[in-house]
Amino acid sequence: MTIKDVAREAGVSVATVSRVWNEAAFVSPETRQRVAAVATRMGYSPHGAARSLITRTTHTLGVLLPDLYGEFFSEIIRGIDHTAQAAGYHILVSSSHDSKDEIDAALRSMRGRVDGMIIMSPDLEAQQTLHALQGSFPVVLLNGGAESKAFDTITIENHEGAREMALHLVARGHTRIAMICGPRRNYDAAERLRGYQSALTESGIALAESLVVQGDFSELAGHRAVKQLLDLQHRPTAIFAANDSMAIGALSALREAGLRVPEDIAVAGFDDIPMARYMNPPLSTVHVDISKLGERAAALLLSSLHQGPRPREQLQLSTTLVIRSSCGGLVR
Amino acid sequence: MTIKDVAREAGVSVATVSRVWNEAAFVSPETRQRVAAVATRMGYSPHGAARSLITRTTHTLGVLLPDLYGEFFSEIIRGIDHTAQAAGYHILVSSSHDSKDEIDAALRSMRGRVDGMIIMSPDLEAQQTLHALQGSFPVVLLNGGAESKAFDTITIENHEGAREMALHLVARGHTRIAMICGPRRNYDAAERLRGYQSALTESGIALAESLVVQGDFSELAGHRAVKQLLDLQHRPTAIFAANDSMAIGALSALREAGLRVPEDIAVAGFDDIPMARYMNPPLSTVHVDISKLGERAAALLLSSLHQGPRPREQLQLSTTLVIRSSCGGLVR
DNA sequence: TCGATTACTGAAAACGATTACAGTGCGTTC
DNA sequence: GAACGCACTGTAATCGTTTTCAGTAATCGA
Repeated sequence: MTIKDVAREAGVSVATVSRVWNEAAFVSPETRQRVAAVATRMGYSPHGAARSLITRTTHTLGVLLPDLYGEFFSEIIRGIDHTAQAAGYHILVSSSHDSKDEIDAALRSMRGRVDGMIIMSPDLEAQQTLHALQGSFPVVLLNGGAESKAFDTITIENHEGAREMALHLVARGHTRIAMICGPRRNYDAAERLRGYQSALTESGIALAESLVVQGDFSELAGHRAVKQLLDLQHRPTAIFAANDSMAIGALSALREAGLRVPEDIAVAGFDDIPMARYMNPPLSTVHVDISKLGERAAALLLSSLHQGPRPREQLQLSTTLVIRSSCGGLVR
Repeated sequence: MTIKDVAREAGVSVATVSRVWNEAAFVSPETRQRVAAVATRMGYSPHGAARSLITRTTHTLGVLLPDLYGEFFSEIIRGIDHTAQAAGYHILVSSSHDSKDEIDAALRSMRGRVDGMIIMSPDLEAQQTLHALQGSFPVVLLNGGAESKAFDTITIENHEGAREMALHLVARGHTRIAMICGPRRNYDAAERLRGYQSALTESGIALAESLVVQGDFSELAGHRAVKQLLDLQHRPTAIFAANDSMAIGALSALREAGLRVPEDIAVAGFDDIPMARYMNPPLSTVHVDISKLGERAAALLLSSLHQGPRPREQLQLSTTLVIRSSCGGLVR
C-alpha cells in the first residue's frame, strides 16, 4: 500500500497524490476530492521512513534518560510528551543510560531517527561525550551539570533550594542536621549537598562528616541511611534527604525505630513528588515542577528546530519551599 | 556525513562500506579494517530512515498509553524499554490517549514508523477502533478488556486479586467493606469491582451501593472518596481502593479525620507500587509485577516480529496478596 | 595450460516519498 | 490570431541505504 497504488487507483500521478495529502496548492477541487476518497478508502498513510528520508525531518524528539525511578521519571516524560504531541511530534525514549558508553551508543543509534534530542545525564563523567556532539545537531541538556554554553540547558535551582530548606531547619532550632545525599558523580546530588553545606556554614554550624550519608535516590537507600544515622552516638535531630523517595524511606525507618516525626526528629525531602503531601506525616520538601521541566525542555528543543540557529539559552527552574508537618511546620 | 563520504575517503564503494558496517561476509580483512577505521574516525553512523526504507524494518516498538499516573506508568515503561533495548529496539512513546479519536490519530501517525505496537487502552469504548486494525500489523494489547482472540494480549488477574483481598477483609471480620473504584469504562477498574462484589456475595454479605464510591485512580480521588464515606450514617470498617494511589489518598484523609488505621478502619490497595511498603502504616495491597507486565508485552511483540505469524497468545499475569499492617495484618 | 572455482569488489536497482521542472490546455490581452 | 499567463498535472531526480548481479583477479584441479 504505497503512494503508487493510490495513484494508479485514482488515475493520477504520484505527485498529485502527494500534493493532495500535503494539502499543497494547485490541485483542482475535483481531483483533490477523488484522490482523497481513494486514499481514505484504501486506508493509505505515507511511509514515515521514506518521508523523512527526503524531507530530512522526522517529527520525532529523542529523549535520553538515566536510570530514574518513580514519579520523577513519569512526570518528566509526561511533560515532554505533552508538549511534543501538541506540536505534532513523537518522542523516542531511551532510558537507563548511566555510563558514558551507553549514552554514546544510544546517541549513535538515534541518528536519522530524530530531529533533536533531550538529554538528561546528571552523571558528571558523561559530559565529555556530550561535548563531542556540540553543534552537530539540536540538543537540550536537562540537569546536565555542564557549564558549557554550547547547548541549550535547563537546570533546577538545586543549590538555592537545598540551602533554603537547610536554613529553615536551622531556623527551627536544629543544629545536628543530617543529610542523605544522592549518588556520587550526580550533578543534582552534588549541588544539593553543596546547598546544605552552604546553609550550615553561613549559620555557623560545623560540618560533621558522620552526618552525611551516601544514598542513591531510592526509598531503600533512605531507609538504610536512617539506620546508620540512628547508630550514631550523637543522633541528628533533623534529616534532610536529597530527594523525596529517600525521605519517604527515611520516614518508614524512623517509624520502625519507634521515633516520632517531627517530635523526635524532623524530616525533609526534595522534589515534591505528587505523593509527598499524602505521607504520614505530610512531607516537607523543596518543590520542583517536574513536568514543567519536561515541558520547557521540549519547548526549547522545538523552538531551536523551527527557528534555526539562535543564541543558546540557559534556563533555571526555580524551587519553592513547601513546609508541611514532617519538619515541624512553619517557623513561629 | 553519509556512507558515500566514507566510501570516497576509504577509496572503496558504498557497497563495501555497507558490508563492513553490517559485518556481512566476503570482505578482506585489510579492507574491513581500513574502512572501519575511516568510519570511526569520521564518526559515521547510518541514517535510520534510509536504512528502514530499504530494510522495511524500523527496529522501533510503538507504545500507546492512556493517561497514567505515577509509578504505574514509569514501571511499565521501564519494563518495556528494558526488554526492547536488550533486543536492539527503540521505543516510540505516546501517552495520555484516552478517547477513541485520540487513539485513532496516534495509531495512524505511527504507521510506517514502528514495526509493531503495544497498546494499553483500558477504555472499553476504544476496543472497536482496535478491532479495525486486526491483523494489519503486530499488536500486543495490554490490559485491554478485549476478549478478542485477534490479538496477543496480556492482562492482570484483576478479578481474582480483588476477590482475594476482599475475602481477606471478610476473614478479618469486616462486613461493612467500602470500595473506591476506578474510572467508569475502565476495564481494570470494572474487573476489580467485580472481584470485590464476588467476594462479598459468596460470603453472604449484601452489596450496599452507598459503599461503592467512584474514583479516578488518583490520590486526590482517594482522599475525596474517604470524606464521602465518613459522612455515611453507618461508616464502613474497611476500605478497599482499586489502586494504591487512591489507597494512599485515603490513608491521608483518614489521618486528617483523626481515625487510626487499622484500629478504627482498615485500608487496602491494589498494584503494590514500590512506595506502598513505605507508607504509614505500610499498605496492604494486591501485588502486581508492573515492570514484568511491560517486559512480557515487549517480549511478546518481539517474538511475533521475529517468528512471523503464530497463534495468538493470551497471557494473564497473576497477583499475590501482600498483607502489611494497613488492614490489620494476617488473619489469626 | 585452460577452465572452473573462489574471494572479493563495484555498479546499479531498488525502497516510497517530495518537489523542481516541464509540459498541456485554456482563457485573456493586445 | 498570436502571444502570454495561469491553473493544473506529470516526469524524473533525489534522499541514504541495502543487496543483487556481474565483473575481476587469484587459486586450483586436471
